[in-house]
Amino acid sequence: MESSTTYAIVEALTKAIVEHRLHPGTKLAEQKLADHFGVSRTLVRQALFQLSQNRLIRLEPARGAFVAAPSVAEAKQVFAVRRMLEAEMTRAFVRESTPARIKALKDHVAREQAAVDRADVPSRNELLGDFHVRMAELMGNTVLAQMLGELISRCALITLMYQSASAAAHSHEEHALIVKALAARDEDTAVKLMNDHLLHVEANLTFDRKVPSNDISMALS
Amino acid sequence: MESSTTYAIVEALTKAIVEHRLHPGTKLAEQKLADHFGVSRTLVRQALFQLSQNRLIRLEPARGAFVAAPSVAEAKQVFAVRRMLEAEMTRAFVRESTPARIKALKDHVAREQAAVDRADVPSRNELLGDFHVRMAELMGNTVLAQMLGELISRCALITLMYQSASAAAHSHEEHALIVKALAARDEDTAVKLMNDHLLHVEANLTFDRKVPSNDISMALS
DNA sequence: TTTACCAAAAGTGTATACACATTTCGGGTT
DNA sequence: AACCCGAAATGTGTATACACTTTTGGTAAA
Repeated sequence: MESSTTYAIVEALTKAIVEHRLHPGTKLAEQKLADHFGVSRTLVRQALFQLSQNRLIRLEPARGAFVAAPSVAEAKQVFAVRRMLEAEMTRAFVRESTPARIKALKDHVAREQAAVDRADVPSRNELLGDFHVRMAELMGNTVLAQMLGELISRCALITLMYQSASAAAHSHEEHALIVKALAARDEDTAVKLMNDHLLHVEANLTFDRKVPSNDISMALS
Repeated sequence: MESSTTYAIVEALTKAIVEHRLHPGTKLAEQKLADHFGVSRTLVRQALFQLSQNRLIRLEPARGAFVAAPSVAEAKQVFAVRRMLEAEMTRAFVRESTPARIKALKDHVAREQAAVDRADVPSRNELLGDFHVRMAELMGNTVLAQMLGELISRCALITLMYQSASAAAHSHEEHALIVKALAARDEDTAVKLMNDHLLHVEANLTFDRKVPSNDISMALS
């Protein structure tokens, strides 16, 4: 079974949603997507089902698929779970820390810096999210990495909806501080910094909605 | 979109797998499942896709679906994530503890006791897993509850594969102790007990494989 | 002008059809 | 008897068909 075709569609749509090219509430009509990807509705439907499991889209019976618009309550829950997971992940990271892992994180933060320097917003956002997944991957825990990946995708949507003007501006600096604590094997500081970091990101969200609207073929092009 | 039909199939198969009526490695042929549920392959395929995302089944290209057989490495990763998540969940539970929540957990443990007393193994196993999900639900965090639910389903599979003879015998007693610490609002003890509990469950697994084999219509009946 | 309503259009939900890959099994060879 | 090969059977992967629901758009009544 399986079809890498379906997977490709899931990836393309996920990317479009996470990169904010598809806005919350946008309708995802099956036939239009099928035409766009050059496949039948069958495969598009399978992809939409998967995306609905990741909570990136919402399926309404007989009405179709829409890009999800996470509620404030859901946003807070997602952040709460992230704090739980990532606090302990950070602790474990320190305990199983190796020079190679530290270096990998430092390299990542350097790439963030580069994206910030050249004001490359899309790259910067992607790298800022990937930092957390990267930690999980470095620990060799695929299960963790995948769960975190999904949570962070959802956060991208949430960020889009509730991000205030200059929010997440110093996420990069906080990452750098976290890595510094990790390198020093300072467990408590690292955990605290990570926790604070996530609280900052959450605190920077302004919990009153914005408007959606969009054209899908434009966004996917 | 959506179809509660597909959902029903997912639930039925999940239940069968978690309750150990379908063994790891068992082939899940689409047409047979379709006949069993009285629907077309279309809906069965959608269900199988969902299950593969939960890692309860494995999809092999052009070969079909099989009940998953988690590797030792995967099992350890799942437990590692559970410890991360549940340690912090326990901490949060104490901090946001209310009499109603404590009572709900006490009631749950009482039901476990009842199942243990009457030697009702299937009920006991279900209740032992639900204890952890129940905690998440009581905290009102749906996101957490759902992630934990998935992790625990995977654990049911793992348990089936690697459970040693009388393992998980005192899970119930450990639950009781955890609740006691929660009721006393003793954060550190509760967290430690939860962590130890999960370590015990994991330690009781004997990491050398057993054999699969099964007939699907028998298990679903 | 607004509202109510109905027919046409568009879209979803499920089943079926068909191409292609894999497995099964029997016959022939060594 | 064991092994290899090929045809039939079985099963998956994708597309299409069709019933039914929702949405749209326009006409008539208030």
